[in-house]
Amino acid sequence: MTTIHEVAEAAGVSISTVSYALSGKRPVSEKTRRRIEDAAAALGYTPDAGARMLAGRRTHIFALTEPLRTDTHAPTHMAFVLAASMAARRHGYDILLLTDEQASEGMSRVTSSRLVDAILVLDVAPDDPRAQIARSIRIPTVFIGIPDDADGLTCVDLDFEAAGRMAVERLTDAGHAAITLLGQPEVSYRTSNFPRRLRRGVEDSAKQHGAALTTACAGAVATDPAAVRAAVDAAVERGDSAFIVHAADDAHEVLLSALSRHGLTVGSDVSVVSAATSFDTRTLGVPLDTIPLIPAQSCNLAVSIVLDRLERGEADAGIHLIPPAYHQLGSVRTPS
Amino acid sequence: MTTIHEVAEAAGVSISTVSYALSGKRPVSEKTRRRIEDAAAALGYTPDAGARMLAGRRTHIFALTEPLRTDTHAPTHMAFVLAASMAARRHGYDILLLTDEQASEGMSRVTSSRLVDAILVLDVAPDDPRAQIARSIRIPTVFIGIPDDADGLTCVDLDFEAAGRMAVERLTDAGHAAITLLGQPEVSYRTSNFPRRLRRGVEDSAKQHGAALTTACAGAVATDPAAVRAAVDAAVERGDSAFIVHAADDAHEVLLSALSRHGLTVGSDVSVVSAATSFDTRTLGVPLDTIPLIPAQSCNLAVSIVLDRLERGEADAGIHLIPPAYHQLGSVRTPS
DNA sequence: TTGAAAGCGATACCAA
DNA sequence: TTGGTATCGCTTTCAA
Repeated sequence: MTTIHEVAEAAGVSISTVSYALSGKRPVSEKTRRRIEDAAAALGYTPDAGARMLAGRRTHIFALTEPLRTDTHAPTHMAFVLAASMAARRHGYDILLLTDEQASEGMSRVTSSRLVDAILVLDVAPDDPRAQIARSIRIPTVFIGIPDDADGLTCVDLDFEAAGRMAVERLTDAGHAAITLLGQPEVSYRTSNFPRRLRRGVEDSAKQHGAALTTACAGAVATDPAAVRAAVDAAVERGDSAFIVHAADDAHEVLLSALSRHGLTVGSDVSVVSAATSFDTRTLGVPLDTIPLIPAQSCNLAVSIVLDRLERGEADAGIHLIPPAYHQLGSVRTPS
Repeated sequence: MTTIHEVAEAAGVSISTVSYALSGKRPVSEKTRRRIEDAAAALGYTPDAGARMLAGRRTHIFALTEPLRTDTHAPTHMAFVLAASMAARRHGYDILLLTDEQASEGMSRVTSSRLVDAILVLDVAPDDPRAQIARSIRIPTVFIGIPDDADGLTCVDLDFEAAGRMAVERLTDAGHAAITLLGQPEVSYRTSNFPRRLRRGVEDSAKQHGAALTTACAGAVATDPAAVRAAVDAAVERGDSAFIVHAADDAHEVLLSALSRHGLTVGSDVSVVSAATSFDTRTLGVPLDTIPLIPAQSCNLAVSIVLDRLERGEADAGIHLIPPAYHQLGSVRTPS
């Protein structure tokens, strides 16, 4: 263990100069800084985390709370964890995991023990108990997702409603008048918030554009191929010419194979838009137009809000919606 | 922020007595301990994490490294993260995440900054670069999984080879002489270690028991329904009467539907064993006999090894294999 | 059974 | 531009 004293001695300066040189919080002459940096590198100096936490005002750790419910879509969740971790590391922060029960109890614990500088909240439920805790805590807390009661909270999320509207508009603009929304498994509309927001956007826009809309779920508790096929059969029966998919990747597969079984070609006979997609639709048999859900976007924004708050004291409770983007890959055409 | 001084004052004792009373590291008279505990509770005292890290020898944090490769099976991985987190919390430890690049660089960083007391390694690859780093580090490190070169490392894992043998034995004991192993996607046999170990056990035991064995993969890079169906078709063609499945849950679904399409009933016409399964096969149409992979088992063992090392200084490099268990659910019968 | 006090290794204030 | 040093809140000897 190399300490700051050893670096100071090796560089022939005081420990305070070493601290300032390495943190950059005070101007240090070019040549002494070089000497200090060289000494630190030579000795393999890494500041002691505990000492930094105690002396400074920063622990350089963010908590990340994730309830890990059984109905959580694991791949998407993993992508968010990774994105959050990378966003944090980019600014010198580590991620402390708070899972499960600890998600709530842990938020209080890491706050009062001053273990973390801020909290990021993942996998937000409509009636999320963490909302209440966040309000009672004095360290910056950012929700990646939006609970029903977001009063006084700072939230970041894709604008799912706008994404829903955007999907409908692209389809109606192309001339489609009868659309099926192939949505999440039913349970998600109770345990999560974003599926409802997307559906609301779709419904509003369909009404506004005078399009006939039918909504169907990809299953009761998880993607159920039979449910997807049934939805497709019914849609074909009705003569719907367009689909908006807001579901896991396997639902997309099933949809595409069901359509081809009906002899329908995506991009000519029927149009398909995948909304709030967190995987690459080019891995599917047919590339689908996409309104992507980009974990890195939400996580970067969340981290930068936290840093603003931490470093510039800017308190900005409120909801930050990320405008959706549209990726055109040829799956939407004017119906013949 | 309540400090230990305030608790001491409220209880009318010195801070050292408070420290000892709460940590239990020194006997404290019953009545003073009560007074101290009451005072601490009344004031909502939580020790400062930074101060504890600096003064003590423990940070009460474990690092958990997870590369989060794109071919990682997300649900299983999530289960391991959750299990590790719970095992750690049970002993008062938090989990610090090291993802991706940081998985390697981070191991050194958190060690030299004394941020964590030990490291748990998840998602171990055959040629895992973290093996080398673990050897150069002086804090306890436990691999949950086994790299090719495990020299000098401490590893914990299900005994996949024994699981493979066990699956074969159950089937040959029931009188099956022609078995198909429906394995992981091909890529997993390169990026992971455990699929090979299971396959080896299956092959050895099949040879030993004189059973004809055919191995097939569930897809090239991920579960591919077509690949699974093709494997089933070929197996039926050959007249195989038994299947060992070591694959994701969706591969099981496809297998079952393919079998029923052939008019075969599991548990009478054909036998199926699911090996190293990390989900509940009772959620399938047909409950399958299972040799379960239980994340909590591996993680609890890993944590207890770490604690032994930390608290009793017991250094026990070596591989700890967890013996497999067999759950009988009626999917294996003597062929008619 | 309890207390006093010496660190732990940084940060950041006050001087020079 | 630099240095000295109080301070952070706890753990843990050493004494009593």
